[in-house]
Amino acid sequence: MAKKPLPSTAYAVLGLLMPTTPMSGYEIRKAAEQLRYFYWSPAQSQIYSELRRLEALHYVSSILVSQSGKPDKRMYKITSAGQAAFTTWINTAPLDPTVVKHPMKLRLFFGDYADLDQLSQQLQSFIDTSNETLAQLYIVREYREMDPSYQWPGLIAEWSETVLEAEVKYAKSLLIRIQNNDLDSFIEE
Amino acid sequence: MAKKPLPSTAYAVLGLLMPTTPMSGYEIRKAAEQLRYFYWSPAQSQIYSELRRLEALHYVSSILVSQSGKPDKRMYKITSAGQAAFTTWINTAPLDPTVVKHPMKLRLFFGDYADLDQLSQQLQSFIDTSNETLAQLYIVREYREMDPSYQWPGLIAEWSETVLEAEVKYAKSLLIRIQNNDLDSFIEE
DNA sequence: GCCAGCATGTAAGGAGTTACATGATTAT
DNA sequence: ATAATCATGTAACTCCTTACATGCTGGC
Repeated sequence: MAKKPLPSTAYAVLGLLMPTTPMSGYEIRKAAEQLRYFYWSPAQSQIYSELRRLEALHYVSSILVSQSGKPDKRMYKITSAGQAAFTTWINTAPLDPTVVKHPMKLRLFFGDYADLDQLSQQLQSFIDTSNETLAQLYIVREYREMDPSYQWPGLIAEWSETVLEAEVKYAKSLLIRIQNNDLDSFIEE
Repeated sequence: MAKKPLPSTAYAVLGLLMPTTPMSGYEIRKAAEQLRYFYWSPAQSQIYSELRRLEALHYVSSILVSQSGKPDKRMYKITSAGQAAFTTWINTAPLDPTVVKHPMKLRLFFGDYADLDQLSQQLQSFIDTSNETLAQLYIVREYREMDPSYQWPGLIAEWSETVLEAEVKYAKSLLIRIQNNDLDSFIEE
């Protein structure tokens, strides 16, 4: 019986520990936040439970560090079994399909039943938050230009930027079409 | 106490019933598959449980239809309370953030620990499946050119196409860069 | 003869979230 | 003062998936 594979989230956490520097759950949680641009960010409680599972599998080991005043801190470190497991995963695990949960598109899909003014407002706020995300991605990419260990993260930031820009561009043109009540203009092109 | 909002999935199912034509769980399930391009496709068992919840809320009603030989069939129909709830949702519910689970980007993020040949192969298969998805989207969009009730679905297909094309374009250029071992070329541009 | 499609439903469990609880330190 | 950051952990719950169970019809 082939043991069932761990969810990608477990490997994402394991991957963050690959540099072998011991990290606390709290630090890992913060590091995991940058995953949100392309792989959502797990909740704090899930980070802790993934760490416990990883430890049960001997992929990570932990030690308690006493701190004056503060509660004890548990520092996690990847084991050599963990490094091996991560390498096997990244090289050989089958690629799961990309999943997108795009609430704006879901609403537009049912646009027939919506108020066009409301839809316009929602599209506008979608564009605004996308632009904010873009601004954050620019920062990641600039980081990379200085720190060579940021090669790959910088690369995926660049990729996400390119795609998000296309997203915003389309959303803007759609917004104009909705406001002009001219939804089928693209047929005529 | 404000009753907590239903998950978007419930509204997605409700929305599919908005045309007031009664549908069986099976038909709804098939219809829900087209949501996968921008909102993943719920499992069959979840469709059925959402329908039961929607019925408990009186947003849909159902009748049993006997069929010779085959097991009974339950036909669902949206109620006026359901139509009102859907309209309120689409017009006023706050827009949840877009979530992307992109396994290819997750792997590239940890590219330092991967074999470049394996990564290339994975990128190639990512490009292949993306192209297959594109082909399916073209079909949806062509559908729309004939059926005016397909306006909005056609529009989001067009949007998804535009974005996926940008995705594939970037992936292809990245693949070439990886194969040439030339990852930081974009700095020099 | 077998598989795909039609058609529904349950059981078990995994994945993931929110909310709560605790408490020190540092910055505003 | 009070909010944010550091720091961990649990309980309760929802969402969602996989797997199983059943059985007919029509095509290859």
